[in-house]
Amino acid sequence: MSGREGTTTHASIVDVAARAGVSVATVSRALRDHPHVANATRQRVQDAATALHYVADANASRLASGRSNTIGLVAPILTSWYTTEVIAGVEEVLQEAELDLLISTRRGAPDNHPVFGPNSSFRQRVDGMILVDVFFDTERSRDLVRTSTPAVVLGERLDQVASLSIDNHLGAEMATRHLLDLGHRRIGMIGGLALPGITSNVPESRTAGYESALAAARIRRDRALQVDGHFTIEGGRRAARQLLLGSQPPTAIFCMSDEMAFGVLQAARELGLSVPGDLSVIGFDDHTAAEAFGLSTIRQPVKEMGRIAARLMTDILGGHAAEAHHHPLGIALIARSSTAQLSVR
Amino acid sequence: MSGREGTTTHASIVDVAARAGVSVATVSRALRDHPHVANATRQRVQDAATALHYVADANASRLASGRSNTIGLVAPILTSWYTTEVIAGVEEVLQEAELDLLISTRRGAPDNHPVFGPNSSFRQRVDGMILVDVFFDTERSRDLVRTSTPAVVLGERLDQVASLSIDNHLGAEMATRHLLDLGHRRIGMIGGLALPGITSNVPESRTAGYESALAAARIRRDRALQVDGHFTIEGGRRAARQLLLGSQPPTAIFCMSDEMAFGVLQAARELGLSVPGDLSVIGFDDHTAAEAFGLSTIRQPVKEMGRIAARLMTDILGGHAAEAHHHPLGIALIARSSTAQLSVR
DNA sequence: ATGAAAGCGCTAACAG
DNA sequence: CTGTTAGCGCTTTCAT
Repeated sequence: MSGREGTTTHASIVDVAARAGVSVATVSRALRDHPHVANATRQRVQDAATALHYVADANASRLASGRSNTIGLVAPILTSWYTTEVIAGVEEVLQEAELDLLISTRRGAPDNHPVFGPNSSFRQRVDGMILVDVFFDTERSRDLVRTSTPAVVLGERLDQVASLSIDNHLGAEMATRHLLDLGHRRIGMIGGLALPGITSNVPESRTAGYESALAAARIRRDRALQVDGHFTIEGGRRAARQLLLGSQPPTAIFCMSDEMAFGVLQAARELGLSVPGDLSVIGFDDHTAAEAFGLSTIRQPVKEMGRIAARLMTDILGGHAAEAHHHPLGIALIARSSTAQLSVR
Repeated sequence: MSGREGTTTHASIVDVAARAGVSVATVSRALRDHPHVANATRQRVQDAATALHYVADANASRLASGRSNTIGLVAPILTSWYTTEVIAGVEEVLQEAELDLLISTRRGAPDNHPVFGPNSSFRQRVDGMILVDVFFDTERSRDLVRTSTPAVVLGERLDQVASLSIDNHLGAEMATRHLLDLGHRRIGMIGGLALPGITSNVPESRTAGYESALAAARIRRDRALQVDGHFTIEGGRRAARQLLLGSQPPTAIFCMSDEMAFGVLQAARELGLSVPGDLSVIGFDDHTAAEAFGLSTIRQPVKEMGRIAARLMTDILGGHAAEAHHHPLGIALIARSSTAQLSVR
């Protein structure tokens, strides 16, 4: 047998109707606070529902009404601090709006992406979707607009769709300039271009920002100084070792995420280098633990970004502002103890 | 207007049936690999479905079949490293099993918990649920068994339900004993008993383990040495300050999570104390960043726990082993550079 | 092997 | 203000 015995049959709308002595239509209306229901009736229905522990079946409602009261979120990685924080922000406002959250990670190739395709099982289950760091070329973003499912895009600037993002180019530039201002000339960069199956414009923009700061300081780009850290601590550690054990090691490193910077800190310790004495390190995010470890970084309001994205979503769903605008968010350089003036030896 | 125009009508099962020249019943069967469908027919149906980008509507299927192919996960906090890691493990196997994941955080009081109540909107949407660190008294766990929805409990030992957990008592004992072995006698503990609205037996078991190690060493318990750190970095920092600025500061601190230990490390730095010179610190989890910062800790296989929980779930759903067993998991003491012999001054 | 038809539990016109 | 009546899109007997 199937391991699922003891099925308790749940009360359905007919049971409530019977108990309250009204029709199912009235039950449906009363429970969803429709106007045109007598207070006495509403009360009677609610009592009956409570007594029966009745809760409308979400699937049936969805089928009948076309609304699922759940919004979907798609992100490339679920375990990064960044994604987690975004989700927390989203959850916060969705909870208040009584909406459920269905989370999906991007599986496989961009082509069978849950978001695309005129019909995807993911899409048909949600009233709207929040796309975190999912890359869009213009063609795809057009698809997105054509789609019937409202979307808000986080982490990318799109003008035909509601979107919000920070200026990644600027952030990387600020970080790099900070290092330059401290006298560093040989500055490494640890990025994350090769996450398998994932494309995002974040690494590209940040690389461009880093390079543009160097160019402004008339420093020639050195490809050997740019290493992939896969956006993980361990990846950052490995990348740092590669950089620091090279023939001309950098005196400072810019990391595209604080997690990678943590790995750099570890590598430095392992190699007996002091930070910031021998090596300056700056990250990106302002991870919850960054302060604890004195990591200089570019702060972005990650949780707040989640909140805003969710609010944009509820607004769209509520028929307010179908604003397909881009919402820019501010960032700030937070200088802590991991970066310091280049020591002349 | 409502912000949702351009609704593209999706192909439905009738469209596919029409295009393939068969009945909807046949389409349904063919697409779900039922036996008793001629190969030629199946092929024709599949081609039609592909051409139309057809995907069965999940809500309609659920309504008709009673199965949703999604499993729910409930956890008190979504943003802790621990929860994130569990989710990653769960996702990994669910993805392979083609099951969706619906995540819910525990809202409000235990009474209107998504998991309980004979009927909850959460429960009716999932085929099974994985409960992470949700506290159960015997009465509630009986409710859980009575329920028609299969459940697996992670983080607690329950014998009537499939469950898996580490031995929290032992872990805390190991950590404390490690500190005792290093000569420490005044050992602080930073726990997390007061998370609002959340109960879990984890803090209790770990407190008991800590106390039992002290008792074995004939050290009297000192309530002033036990402070709440809310399982966050900042909470750990505050708790540490309270402990270290007190009249008789400890020489070592056991934290119930690595994140709180990170906060302790920060506090120590701020107060000019060296670790492990002036203060030994040990955490719990083996957080991804623990190694990077040389934090001694009790390692538990968090992601693996997620995987196992999910596998247990798929097994139950598949009718294999409705094993209401408890699955114990191993832990290990990882001594790094944050703990050292008590220095006699 | 395939089709016809009866729902799954609810919502949404449309009457009254 | 409330009841009647169609479906929503799919699965599943029961026939054939």
